[in-house]
Amino acid sequence: MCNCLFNIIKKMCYVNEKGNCFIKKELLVMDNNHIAQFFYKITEYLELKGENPFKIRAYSNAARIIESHTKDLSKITDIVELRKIKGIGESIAEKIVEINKTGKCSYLEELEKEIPKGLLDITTVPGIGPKKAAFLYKEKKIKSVDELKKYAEKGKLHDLKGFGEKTEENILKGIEVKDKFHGRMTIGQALPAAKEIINYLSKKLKIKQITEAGSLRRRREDIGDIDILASSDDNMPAKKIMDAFTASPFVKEVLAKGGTKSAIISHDDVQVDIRVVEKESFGAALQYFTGSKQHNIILRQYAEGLGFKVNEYGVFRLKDNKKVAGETEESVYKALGLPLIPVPIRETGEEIELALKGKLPKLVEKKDIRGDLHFHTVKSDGFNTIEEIVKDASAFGYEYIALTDHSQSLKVAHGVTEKDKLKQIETIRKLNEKNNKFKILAGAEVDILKYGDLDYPGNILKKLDIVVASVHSYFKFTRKEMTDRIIKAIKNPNVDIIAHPTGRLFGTRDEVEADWDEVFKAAAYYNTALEINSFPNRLDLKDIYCRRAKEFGVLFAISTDGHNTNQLEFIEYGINVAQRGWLTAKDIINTKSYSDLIKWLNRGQALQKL
DNA sequence: GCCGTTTTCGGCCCGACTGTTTTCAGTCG
Repeated sequence: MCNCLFNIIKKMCYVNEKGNCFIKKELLVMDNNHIAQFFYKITEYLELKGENPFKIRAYSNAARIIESHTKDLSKITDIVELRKIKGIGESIAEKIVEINKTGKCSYLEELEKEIPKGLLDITTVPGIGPKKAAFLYKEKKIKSVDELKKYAEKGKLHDLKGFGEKTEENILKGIEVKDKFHGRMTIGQALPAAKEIINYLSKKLKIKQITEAGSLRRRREDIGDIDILASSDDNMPAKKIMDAFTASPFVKEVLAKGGTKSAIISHDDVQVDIRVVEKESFGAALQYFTGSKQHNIILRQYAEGLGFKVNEYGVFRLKDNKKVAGETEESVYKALGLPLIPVPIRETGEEIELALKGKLPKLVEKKDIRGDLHFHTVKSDGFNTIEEIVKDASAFGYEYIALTDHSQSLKVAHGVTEKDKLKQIETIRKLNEKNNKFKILAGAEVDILKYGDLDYPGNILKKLDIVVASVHSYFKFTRKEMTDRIIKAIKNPNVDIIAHPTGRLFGTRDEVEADWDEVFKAAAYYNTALEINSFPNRLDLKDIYCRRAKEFGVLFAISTDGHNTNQLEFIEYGINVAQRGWLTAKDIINTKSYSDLIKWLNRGQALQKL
């Protein structure tokens, strides 16, 4: 090891009296997501061990609960406090505390010693679950996907009990599929792909009810596979839909084809599942296949307490098995005394408890949004002129738009010089004088420089109607440096919105390291809004952060960061993020009328920000 | 492992499809 690296490690670690090396506590960067990963891993190992399924479920529930919890659990070291969270008991609370204090989980480490890591990879091969993986290890000592492939290729598996030639063939096919999948898709890829298939089937067969389901319908930011649900009736039997689907032009390979359920791999190497139910059950099936899994488990448990059974065919009274609901999703919830729970927040099950108390928020909707507050013109790296943007944004139903070209330092995006910025402001003022119906806000997306200063001087910033500030450089700053840098911009009295606050890009760049609770606290205190960037590869802030930031009292702007007017419609993705973050119209500044928005933008002087 | 109007033990959501076996276990959602 070179001296340089050795010195870095030495600075990061300390060695205890037993000679064990630990990362210094101040360097432990833990958040809910990191903690949840420990429990997801434990879940996988317990499955391989063939542990009690309910114990496994307890761990996977805990992982999901931790991941989506609105408080930062990494700062809690009190077991009693952690145990107040439903689903977290004595044992898991102890493990969270251990993780928070040491960055390690000894239980997981024991499991890692006991079970070869490669078995986890084997379970990612479609068709191979924990049981088969453990069996293969026991019988043939297979502990990696490569070894599994070699055995299957040589035909050395079909003599095993429960394994036939077909299984062997499917293993090889599964490995091939797995190699082609590069993780999950963004919602921006999955949704248009799903709509294309749905349109094709509904036009070809004139199916009355066909829609996306699963995490896609819940509008999660990333999607594993596409789920589609359709209804059948006397004129449109399920078989006809199965035949049309598996013979459609999208199909590269048929994975499974049954009477009511089929799965294919598309030419884009995406798995698409379809399920057909009779129209009398469509609502129940839609509820069921939309999930989440946890939402359904809680709903079914609750239903049982009321004397009902819920499945994909309907709600049934336990005493006489009489069906009491199922044709619409609303009827399913209504039969259980619940309002129709908004799709995007069906996640952990807490939404069911709150619905029972009548405490669900009225989520922001598309119709609430009155304008886009982050848009680029040809002046920097956009595609359209101001006139084109005004025309298209107006036709889109907006009352206003903020034109926020990049500032001068961002050369790659043709950042606008101070001189040109002043000219652009003048142009916008003149256009506004001529148009009373639609208003343009003169703005800029201003770079937050290395130490938190802005890329335009105060005299320019003061002339602008709206200032959107964002980080485009020095992404690798330490947590402390980045937190200070963003908060300095938040404090700047000229700044109205922090754009794409975490800077992540799906598949390209992780979010920057920062103490987000501190950032949210500052944004709330200094009344600076945080952006929900609707660009499908950003979706930044993400849903969980939105919900946490709201608890601090932060306001948000849902914007597209559009560079072309056909990207105005990306706003839907941002709205979905806001909905999944439990935000209402009141939390969003661009639901305000133009005059109210101007009042809000002028709040700085009244507040005398520090 | 978690939970409790059935509280310290006993139960924990539900069904389709596949491949194998011949009544079912494993996988998946």
